[in-house]
Amino acid sequence: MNHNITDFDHSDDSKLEGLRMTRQRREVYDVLMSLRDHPTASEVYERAKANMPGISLATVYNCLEALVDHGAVRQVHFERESSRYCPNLTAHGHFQDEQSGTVIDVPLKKGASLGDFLDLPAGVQVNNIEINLTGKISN
Amino acid sequence: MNHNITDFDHSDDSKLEGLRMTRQRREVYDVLMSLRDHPTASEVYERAKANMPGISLATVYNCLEALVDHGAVRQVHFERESSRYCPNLTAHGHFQDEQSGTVIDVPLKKGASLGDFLDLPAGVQVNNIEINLTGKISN
DNA sequence: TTGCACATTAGAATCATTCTAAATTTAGGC
DNA sequence: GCCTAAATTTAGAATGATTCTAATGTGCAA
Ligand SMILES: [Mn+2]
Ligand SMILES: [Mn+2]
Ligand SMILES: [Zn+2]
Ligand SMILES: [Zn+2]
Repeated sequence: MNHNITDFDHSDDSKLEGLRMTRQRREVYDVLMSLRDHPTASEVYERAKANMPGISLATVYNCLEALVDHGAVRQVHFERESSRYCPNLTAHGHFQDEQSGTVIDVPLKKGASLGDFLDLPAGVQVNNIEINLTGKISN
Repeated sequence: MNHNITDFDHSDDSKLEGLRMTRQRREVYDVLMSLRDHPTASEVYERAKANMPGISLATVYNCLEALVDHGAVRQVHFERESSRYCPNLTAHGHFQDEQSGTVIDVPLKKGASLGDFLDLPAGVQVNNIEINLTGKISN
């Protein structure tokens, strides 16, 4: 089959089931899936306009919110910078390079779970996790 | 000696050495140390005014920035809410209750370190970490 | 004590995001 | 296919946390 990471099936829409599909939501989701570099809403807007010139920034915000609330996409927050959007639903954190602002995924080690490194108080139900690192890249 | 957590020495200023001390910075730092509930800048402002009526919100922002840049205090960010401020310099994450907005410290398990649960790419130098959880508290 | 680099202040500016209200579109039932 | 109700899209205004500006005040090293 010769699979590799670039073979990712962009048309696997299982995560969109139950979400009313509109041309705009499809376009916003496709933008996120095709270049997975954690764009801001404005960057998504710029990319979406290439295929759909009439789309508005307000709609991009609305679509992103719908996708996030549906669980198809995750928001990433560094300090109080613009929110960024990530379609990777596996357990992972993020690293932002201080020079360039670039954000990359940092996978959770296989088998690692929250309780292994955090002393969670009894009786808490965790619904969302953000693990965000910032720093420099050597080279 | 009969020590417990409430005996914390609020006058240990070792973390402030090298920072030019002003009445306002002292007051802002004291506000954070005396009630460690992760207040926002506006909440710090309200509390600081009790002891120092003339202090301005701009100054509170300036003092908080100076303390953060000096490493005496940490910023905590949930989504795009107002930044919150934490004087606990031990390794820990934060949990925010979705109902009340309350933020509590979540200690890192003793001996746990980043590399134990994250697959960090080679050559990254991590300067800052935020581990932020949101959810509900049972009872 | 003095000088001056740095800090404080009020108010304006910024800007990512949310809100508003009117026009349009979706999806289901016929 | 057509109709309807509910949801979505849109342009533009509003919001609000934070940063900036420029005038005034102060910590502190010499
Ligand atoms: Mn939401
Ligand atoms: Mn800073
Ligand atoms: Zn990601
Ligand atoms: Zn804390």
